[in-house]
Amino acid sequence: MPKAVILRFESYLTYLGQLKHEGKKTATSEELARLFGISSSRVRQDLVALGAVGKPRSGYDIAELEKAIIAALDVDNVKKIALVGFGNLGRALAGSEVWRQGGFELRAIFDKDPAVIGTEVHGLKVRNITELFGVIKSEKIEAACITVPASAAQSVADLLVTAGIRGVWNFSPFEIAVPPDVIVENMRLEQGLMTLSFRMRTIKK
Amino acid sequence: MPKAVILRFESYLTYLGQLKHEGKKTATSEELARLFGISSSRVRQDLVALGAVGKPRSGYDIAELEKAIIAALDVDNVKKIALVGFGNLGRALAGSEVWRQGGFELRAIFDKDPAVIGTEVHGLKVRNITELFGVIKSEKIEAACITVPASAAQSVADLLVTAGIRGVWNFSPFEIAVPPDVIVENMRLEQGLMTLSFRMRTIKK
DNA sequence: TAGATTGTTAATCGATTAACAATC
DNA sequence: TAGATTGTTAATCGATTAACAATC
Repeated sequence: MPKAVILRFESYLTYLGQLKHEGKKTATSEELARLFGISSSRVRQDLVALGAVGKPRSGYDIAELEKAIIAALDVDNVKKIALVGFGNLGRALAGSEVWRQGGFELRAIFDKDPAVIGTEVHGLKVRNITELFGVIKSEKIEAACITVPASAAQSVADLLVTAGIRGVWNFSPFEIAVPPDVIVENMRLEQGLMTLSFRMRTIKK
Repeated sequence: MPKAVILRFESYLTYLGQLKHEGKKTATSEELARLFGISSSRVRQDLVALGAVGKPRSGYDIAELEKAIIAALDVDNVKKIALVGFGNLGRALAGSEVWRQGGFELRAIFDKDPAVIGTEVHGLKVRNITELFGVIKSEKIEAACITVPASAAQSVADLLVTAGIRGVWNFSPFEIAVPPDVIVENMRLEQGLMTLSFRMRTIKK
């Protein structure tokens, strides 16, 4: 499945949630297409790839569509994740709903700063990073979120890989190197702002 | 300029920063290509579009390349931005370096919660959202970052548009509607996690 | 000089749109 | 029934790779 299609699935999901909230039960390919600036045939092709079936005249059942997308992205299969780095960003993420929305359950938090070790969030105690290897192993944690400074990102990644992690959600502005069977998904906040910067310039002209 | 090219420029920038940090002065198209999993000819075409000139045998000058990318993205033209929503995420962003890295300067913070209004961060006082319109106008702020709950996102966006904002960096999981001349750049944290979820499933199989 | 790497054009590949018969 | 919308195939478009002469 191409990356672009996956991103569209995720966008459909956001918008379908809004339509459902407004009380709608069905949506047509044309409605979805208009919002995302693509053709309705592209939307229908995406939905066919998903195994979704629509009805001429009424369109697609919103609840069914949501379920199909969630299943395709494996979001309904809750995976265990650890958070490494309890700075401002780590703290904000720890207390958020994002884990569940993305198909994960936050099971451990690590930091090296004695000042924050022991802090409790949502029933989880921040642990010393020296415990990382053991906890990942014993709790069978499969993924990790990195919110440490760029200078520490690679060493944290190395440690996580040694502990057997299969997926990394990386917030540090550093291109970490991992073995080919480990997946890295970069979340580059500054890149989002740069894109806004570029797009604001082009519209001005 | 296609969106995909812009995203690659941003990725090149991250990696070039690392190479510079390692003491390297030049980079070849082959080096950049390997890291991002694309062909070296694609990299060279990107760099030509940027106006960069390389030298056979040695490659491209890293410092020059960085400068060219920063100029192309308009990051060197610092724009004023406001932050709306001083919850966990807003607080984390407010204190971060991300604004400068992305070509913006944080000039105002708003929230509606009396408990946080008046809090000071980096010399900026959190203001009551009722002051938003006036401050945006008088300070000539061009962009805004939305970190309020999904339920409040649209009304905040409407207010910002009325005040004359041209660009929105939206962290709320809501597809906000704006006039065609206003740019919305969505930063969907949960979408990054969903992509990780999907990619972890495919590698397992 | 020799050879690695650029800049550029042509070939390939994949993704998107257009079109339309089928159907609820 | 009539007509809007689906599912699907063919046509188009754009992006990526391959190839190679030019050159430092």
